[in-house]
Amino acid sequence: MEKTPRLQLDRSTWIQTALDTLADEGVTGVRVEVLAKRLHVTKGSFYWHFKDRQDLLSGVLETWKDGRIRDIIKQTRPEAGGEEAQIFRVIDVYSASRNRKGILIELAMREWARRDPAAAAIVEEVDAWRLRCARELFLACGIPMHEASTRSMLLYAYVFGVSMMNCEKFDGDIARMKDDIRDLIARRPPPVTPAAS
Amino acid sequence: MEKTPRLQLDRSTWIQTALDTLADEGVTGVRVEVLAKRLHVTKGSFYWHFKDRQDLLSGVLETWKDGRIRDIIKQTRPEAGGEEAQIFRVIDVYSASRNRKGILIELAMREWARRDPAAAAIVEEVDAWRLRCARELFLACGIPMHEASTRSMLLYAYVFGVSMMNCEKFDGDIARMKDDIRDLIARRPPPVTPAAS
DNA sequence: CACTTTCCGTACGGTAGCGTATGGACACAA
DNA sequence: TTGTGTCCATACGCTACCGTACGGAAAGTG
Repeated sequence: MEKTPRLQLDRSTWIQTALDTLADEGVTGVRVEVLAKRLHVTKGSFYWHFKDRQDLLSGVLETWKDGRIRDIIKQTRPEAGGEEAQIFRVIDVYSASRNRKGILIELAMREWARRDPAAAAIVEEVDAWRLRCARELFLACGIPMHEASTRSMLLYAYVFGVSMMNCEKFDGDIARMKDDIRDLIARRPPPVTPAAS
Repeated sequence: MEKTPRLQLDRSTWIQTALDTLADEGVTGVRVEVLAKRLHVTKGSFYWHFKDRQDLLSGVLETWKDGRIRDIIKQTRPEAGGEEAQIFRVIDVYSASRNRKGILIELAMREWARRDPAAAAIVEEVDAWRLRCARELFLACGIPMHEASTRSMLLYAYVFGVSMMNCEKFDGDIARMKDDIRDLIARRPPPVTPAAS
């Protein structure tokens, strides 16, 4: 568990440990003395680097926000012709097998946001970025504006929703179902959808 | 807040209060002394009706499970010709405006399930019922088996996912987008999607 | 009227967590 | 050597919980 018998701690180390704990236990599990034990130090260290617990939590929010926005921008950076593959990748990033910890943090953030306005504002901001960036991809695929918005929302609602279901234990070929859903969300409808609404 | 200056409490009253608190605060907020204060009694009452906190939580799980299974069965009871309307209704049950508390409990249950195997088992069971019942509706609409399974999963993943996003503050006509998504999930595809994968 | 059962209040010990106060170790500078 | 600043340990008071022990009121029962 202990990564390095570090001799000096800084804010970012505490914040990273807080994020790990957040994934496992939720916000209410992010306790000063618990993190201290995890880092093999005492509270004395914590209250040197942070004013109080809220100060840490604010840092966690900012760190998470910056990382997520950077990620979505990178993932949706224009790559002529590769838009559909990029959409697939955006979906894939939220597959439990690929990014378990990221998903757990995501869910914990939203649980947090339900009870804390500051967290809610951060999550909203991240969601807005993601929806905009995903919409750009759909637009680049030639999908009209309104449908691009709709598909972006369906995309994120789906990936968040499926991360809350223990699908792996249901009957049926889950993998194939997920592939079908992915295609349904990401692919241009083969028949038509002409210009008129 | 106090509904009735009740003179006698029973298990179901405690469980109901626990569910209310669960919606607002999550599992970790379901505390014996907090519920007691909410019911204007002391812990003495609680420990008369329940062995310990875990006993209450087990009761909450069972109560929730029974209610959800009864609901989904009622909502999907065969009504010849009304299948599509029933699917719409299943989606509508999870619209935040109609059933805010139910959604909050749903999210809290899944947060709980992530950290407690007993809760996870209950949620899985409820999900399995819902997926089966929804699939029956799709089948009754004439949709083939595999696609019916896929759409059921997309349906629930979507409603759970969208309940985690504060959509109301994004740009665009959210109501119309939701209607479009609903139609995309629930309606028989007008063209076909005939081509092999 | 006694006697019992049901239901709840009170009081207690124990743990976990927050935030503060204070001192000590260590590096570095003058 | 003697400060001076950085980073952490220790010890403390405080609150919120859990679960237990026990006592007491109120209602039913004979």
